[in-house]
Amino acid sequence: MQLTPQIRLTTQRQIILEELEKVTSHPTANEVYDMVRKRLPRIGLGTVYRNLELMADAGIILKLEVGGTQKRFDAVTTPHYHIRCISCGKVDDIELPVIEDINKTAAAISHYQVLGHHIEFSGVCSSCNCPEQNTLVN
Amino acid sequence: MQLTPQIRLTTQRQIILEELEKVTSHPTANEVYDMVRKRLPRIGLGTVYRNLELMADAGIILKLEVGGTQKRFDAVTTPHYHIRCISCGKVDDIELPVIEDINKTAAAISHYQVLGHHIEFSGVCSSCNCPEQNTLVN
DNA sequence: TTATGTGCAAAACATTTGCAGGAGT
DNA sequence: ACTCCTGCAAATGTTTTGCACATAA
Repeated sequence: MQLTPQIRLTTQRQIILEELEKVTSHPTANEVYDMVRKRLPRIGLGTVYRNLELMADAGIILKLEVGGTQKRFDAVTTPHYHIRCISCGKVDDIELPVIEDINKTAAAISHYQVLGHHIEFSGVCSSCNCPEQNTLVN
Repeated sequence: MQLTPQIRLTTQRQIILEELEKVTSHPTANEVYDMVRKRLPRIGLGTVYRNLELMADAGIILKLEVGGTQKRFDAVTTPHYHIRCISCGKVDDIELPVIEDINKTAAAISHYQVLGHHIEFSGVCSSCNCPEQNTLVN
């Protein structure tokens, strides 16, 4: 018989979470790695991936499966929507009220047990839009 | 001086599009490759990727940046939303009317030039939900 | 003390790309 | 003919994993 595994509070986990809480930029795993490495130079990228995954599973943080090639992470777990810049790839929160009843509507018309939804807007951010500095980022 | 490059109608392109139009399952590039290979055994995976990308850029097909590790493709280009099974990864269309004015609302409250939006529901599909066959797929 | 976690490096995937030969127009 | 396109294979980028050592509880 198997007991529930313990989840230990390690330095690495504390610092990963602290660094993620410092920013609102929805960093990729690699960006979190860079941030954390300034405080823990010997941390491995694998550890960062493992712990971001672990915290996302535990509901402490959010794993964002937005467009683009990399997953992004968010320390804010209250439901909210996102907007992504198709030019530079930046992801921002968008302060649109969450549509409460849409999950029920979806459940009624589909054969799924509906668990949630996410809205991702796409557009061009103000930096990329700016005619002056525009040598077209990315 | 550079002329507009021509886009040629090749056998590969025709068959990729035909195969994609045959299904409603939003296949990944690799799944399209498998489908196409039955008719064109010597086609390369790179060709499939290149042409799916090309057709998506041209607006002939849709590239879906949904959750999961792979991009998916859809021959239906009229706006519609999707639902993804968190157990088996399947992606289905969901027949929810498209919210027309939400882009304007988003533009009003953000600093982005808003170009579009997509809603992705997540849930458990009827196959994965079925108590009988459930040895937990994936 | 011992199960869990880490660093490191290799492996596993998904996707892109360089290039020489092939094919559409 | 002259581009553009393809197949192939190698390269790239992201994420996962195996393993010996380290460490929290």
